[in-house]
Amino acid sequence: FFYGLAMAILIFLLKYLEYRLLVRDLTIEFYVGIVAVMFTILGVWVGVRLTRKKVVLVGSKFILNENELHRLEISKREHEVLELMAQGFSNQEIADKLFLSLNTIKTHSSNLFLKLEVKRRTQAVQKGKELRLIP
Amino acid sequence: FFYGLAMAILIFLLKYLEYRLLVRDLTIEFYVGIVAVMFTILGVWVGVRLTRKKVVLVGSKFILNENELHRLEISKREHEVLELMAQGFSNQEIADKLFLSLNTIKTHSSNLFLKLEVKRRTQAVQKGKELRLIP
DNA sequence: AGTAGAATCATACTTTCGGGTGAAGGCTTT
DNA sequence: AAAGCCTTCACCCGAAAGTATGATTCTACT
Repeated sequence: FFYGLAMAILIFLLKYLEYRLLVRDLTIEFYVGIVAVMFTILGVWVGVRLTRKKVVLVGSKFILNENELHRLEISKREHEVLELMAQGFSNQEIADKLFLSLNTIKTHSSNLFLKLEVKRRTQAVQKGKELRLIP
Repeated sequence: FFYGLAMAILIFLLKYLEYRLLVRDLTIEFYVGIVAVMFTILGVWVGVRLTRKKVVLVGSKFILNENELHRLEISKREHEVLELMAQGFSNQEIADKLFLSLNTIKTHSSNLFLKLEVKRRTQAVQKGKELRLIP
């Protein structure tokens, strides 16, 4: 779409310059210089583009992996609890934050551990990050 | 050093081509084409180079922050325990791995929590990562 | 209307964590 | 030799975490 348009403009420019060259409006040196600059810019753009995917990962805003979330059948609440866990909160603190009973949090976390196939909250946090369920 | 050499070769090539052009060995189209290709390559190289620092951070090998380690007065053993903690091991498992008693691990982790100013292992792991004490 | 799943909470029990204290051996520094 | 730090370990105790089981309520879907 967009690339096609850009390409068209580029080619048009080149042809236009070629015409001016033939009509002797332009010196060869100037023509070649412009071509060099244009293609250098093109090259830079391509080069940046080539490595951009990796760069995006650096400034990384977190992208939730909903597939895994569904595959493991993790519910909203469980996910929420996992997030707070990852922030280092105790079950009691999580209960307070979510206005729930401590027992409820225990239930949620137990289910979470089953689904994530882990034994401890530290492992849950680890696995959660690996699977991109949490930032 | 190296760049200078590369630049010299490039300029020589250009001048050589220009000469062949003047001697009518080469058509204009061919000359311009080669220039375009060369500068595209140059551009790609520059583009990749521009973003390379960030890219290196992606394949990021972990660099331990020894300053913080010293500033917080964290000992080797404590650091070692922190690493295993971050991998989700229980105190008992850490004890087994290091051929130490459970009590020893408890002592180390307690001291660690004091030095890191945290209350729980999850927070210790968090802070450890923030301060780049662990990968 | 009925079923399934989720979310909620409870009780009871076990295991793990974490704090506090003390102490012994080893190593370095003064 | 003494002082200081690290490492190791022990015992005790309370708190937090985790397991198991069961019950209730709410919602969504058929």
